[in-house]
Amino acid sequence: MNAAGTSTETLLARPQRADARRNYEKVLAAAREAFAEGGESTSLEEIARRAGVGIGTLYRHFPNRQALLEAVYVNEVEGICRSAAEFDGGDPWESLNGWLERLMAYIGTKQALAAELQHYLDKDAALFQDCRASLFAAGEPLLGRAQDAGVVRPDVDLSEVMHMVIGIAKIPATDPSQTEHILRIALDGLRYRADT
Amino acid sequence: MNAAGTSTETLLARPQRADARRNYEKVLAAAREAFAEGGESTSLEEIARRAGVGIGTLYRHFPNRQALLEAVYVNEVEGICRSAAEFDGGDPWESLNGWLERLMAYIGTKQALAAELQHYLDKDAALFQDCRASLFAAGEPLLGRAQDAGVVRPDVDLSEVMHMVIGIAKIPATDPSQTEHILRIALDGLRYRADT
DNA sequence: TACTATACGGAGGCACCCTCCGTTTGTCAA
DNA sequence: TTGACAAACGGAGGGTGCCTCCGTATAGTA
Repeated sequence: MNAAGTSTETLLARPQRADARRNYEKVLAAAREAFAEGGESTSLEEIARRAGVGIGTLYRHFPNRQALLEAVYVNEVEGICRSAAEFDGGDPWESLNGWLERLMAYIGTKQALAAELQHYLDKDAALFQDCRASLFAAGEPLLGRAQDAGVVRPDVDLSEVMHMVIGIAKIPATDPSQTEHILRIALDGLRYRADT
Repeated sequence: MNAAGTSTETLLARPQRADARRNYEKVLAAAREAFAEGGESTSLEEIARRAGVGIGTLYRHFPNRQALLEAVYVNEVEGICRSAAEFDGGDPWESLNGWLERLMAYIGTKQALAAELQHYLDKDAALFQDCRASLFAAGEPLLGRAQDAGVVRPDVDLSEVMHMVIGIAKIPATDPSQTEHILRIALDGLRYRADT
């Protein structure tokens, strides 16, 4: 997540003292684990308990629930960005499609991550900017290549594409194959067509 | 919305005594007003206060927050269904498009309504079934006509189309014109195309 | 009017978010 | 190694919100 030049370390500046740094990591790990298992609604008290720290300690490191969620999901976003590299060769349409499908599958089960991402795309806090920059650095080449090849309509930008995909990913999935079908339909709308 | 499992009339049956019926309406009106003004997060205590009833009274009529939200939004859904009638003539593609655009504009500012709708589309509680049936009765002719005319791909159903549109409507709108552009792209994916 | 089923209302239980502040501990200079 | 202190800890408790319980009030009826 260092597309903007400033390192993540600066933005997330760790606490100084050794025990503080240790506790920071423990809380983050417990949160990641708890959100994965029990859903994003796990209480902060529960997370503090899992981490073996007091609730006060949790709150010194993460001033509120939102901050903790964001810290957890910065990693996830990094994963999404990295996965773009796997699609940098081959057919432009298939590459873009592949990444977006991966993106959706990745998000699918994590409603909270999806909600965060939607905010990243517009909000302007420093951490958001950084995530946004990374996502764009990852996705823009794929989209640009597809547009240059003339297989994707030229009047869309990555922000729109990602909003669309994330919006679909957030559909409460009773049947994952249906959600995937909806994505295919929407992505079909991206294709360049000479007529009309 | 209990599992008593009887008819819809029973489920929507108003309280018997005059004061009860009066209070039911007062709470519903206060809730509608409060959700419209202050966002869907208004507390139930606040709504009871506005309605001039005790919190206990509110809870007898609406067993939980969700039930109150749903009761408020049944009206809104009816409005959406009615608007389908305006599009029953003319070009099939434009008709479907028009209704879906109307649907999205209608939902746009009401995130809570959108969330409810997404559930209506799948859940199977009696009231949901009812809303779902109304929405389908309204939208299915429009979609069917467009498919029969060969302008919409035959492998989509109304459930998918509505999930897609609502998913896009839920995108946090920093710029409404962008959201509308995204909708146009996605709807473009619905068009029938002979090639590939 | 008197009686009863129905409905009212708000105190209070519970869970959660977050703050405050007395206590503990890592760090570093002497 | 030790002493001093800034830094960090931790949990009691304040505030709020959802919802329940039950004593009180009242509409409807004979």
